[in-house]
Amino acid sequence: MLSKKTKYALKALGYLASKYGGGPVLISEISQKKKIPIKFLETILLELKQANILDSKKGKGGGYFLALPPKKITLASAIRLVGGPIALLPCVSLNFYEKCEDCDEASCGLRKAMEQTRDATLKILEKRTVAELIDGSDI
Amino acid sequence: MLSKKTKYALKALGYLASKYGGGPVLISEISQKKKIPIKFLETILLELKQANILDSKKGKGGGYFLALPPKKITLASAIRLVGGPIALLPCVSLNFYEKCEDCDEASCGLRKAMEQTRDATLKILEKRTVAELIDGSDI
DNA sequence: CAATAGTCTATCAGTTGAGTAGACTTATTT
DNA sequence: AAATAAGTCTACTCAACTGATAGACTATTG
Repeated sequence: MLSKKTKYALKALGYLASKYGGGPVLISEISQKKKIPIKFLETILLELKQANILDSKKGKGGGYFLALPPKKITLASAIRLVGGPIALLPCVSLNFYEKCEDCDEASCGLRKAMEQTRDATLKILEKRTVAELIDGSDI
Repeated sequence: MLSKKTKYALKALGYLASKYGGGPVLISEISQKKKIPIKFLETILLELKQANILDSKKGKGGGYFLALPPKKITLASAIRLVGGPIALLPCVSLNFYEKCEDCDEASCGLRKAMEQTRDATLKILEKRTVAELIDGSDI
C-alpha cells in the first residue's frame, strides 16, 4: 500500500502536470482542487522540490511548478522519492536494499518470488509518467 | 512493503511446505529454523489456522501442518490473509476496496496506473504457491 | 495423572503516519 | 521603503499500527 503522503504527492504532480507551462501554481490552489490538507501538502511539495522534481517561486505571483516536462517524471521515481521502496521486501529492493539476516539469499524461495513481483511492478511504474496522472488522460 | 508478520507467515508456510506429509511440526521448530520470535509466530500460525490454511494437533506429538497441498496455496491468498491488501491503493483493491472520496474514479489517471500495477503484481502472486517458497526450489 | 503442546487474552513499548502551529525568509507591488 | 503575498522550515501532537511478550488455559497422549 502506498502511504497517503505518496498518494497526495502523485495527485499534486498530476495537477501540476495539467498546468505545466502556465507558470507557478499556488499551494492553496492544489490543496483545494485535489482536496489535500494544506499544511501536509506544504511538506510534500517541499520534499519534491528538494529532490529537484519541482521548483518554486516565492513572493507574489509565486507558487510551485514542475522542474521537468511531465513525461520525464516516472511514477517509479516519484514514489521512491516520497514513499520509499517499491519492492515488497527490503532484500529485493533496488534502491532501499537491506540484507536479509534470516535467510540465505541465494536459495531463498521467497526472495525469488518477490524479485519477480518487483520486476513486474517496476515495468509498469517506470513506463508511466505524471503526464498520465492528469485526470481524464488516456493511458 | 510487506509487514514482518507477513514475511514470517510466508517463511513459516514455506517451511511447513517442505515438511508436508510428514506429520505435525512444532512451533518451536519453525521458530528456530526460520528465526521467528516464538510468541509472535504463535499468533501468526493461529491466524492461518483460523483461515483454514493450516491445521494443528494438540498434545504430545502435536504441532502445525498444512491443511492443503502446498501447490494449492497461492502467495496472493496467503498475503491477503495476514497482510491485507496487495493493491497500492484501497480504491483499486479487489479484496479490500474502499471508495476514494477525493477523486472521480472514472477519470482518475492515478487509478488507472494503479490498476495496471495491481494486475501485474497479481499475475505473479496468484501463480506462485507456497511450494515454491521451499528453500532451494526452482521457480 | 503428568507432561506436552497448541489456544487465548491482555498488554506494552516503539515507530510511523497524518496533520497542525507558528515563526521566518524571500520577492513583488505600490 | 512598506506592505503583502507566498514559500520555507522547525517542532510538535495525536492516533494507529507493528512487533513482541507474559501468562493462564485447554486439549491430547501415554
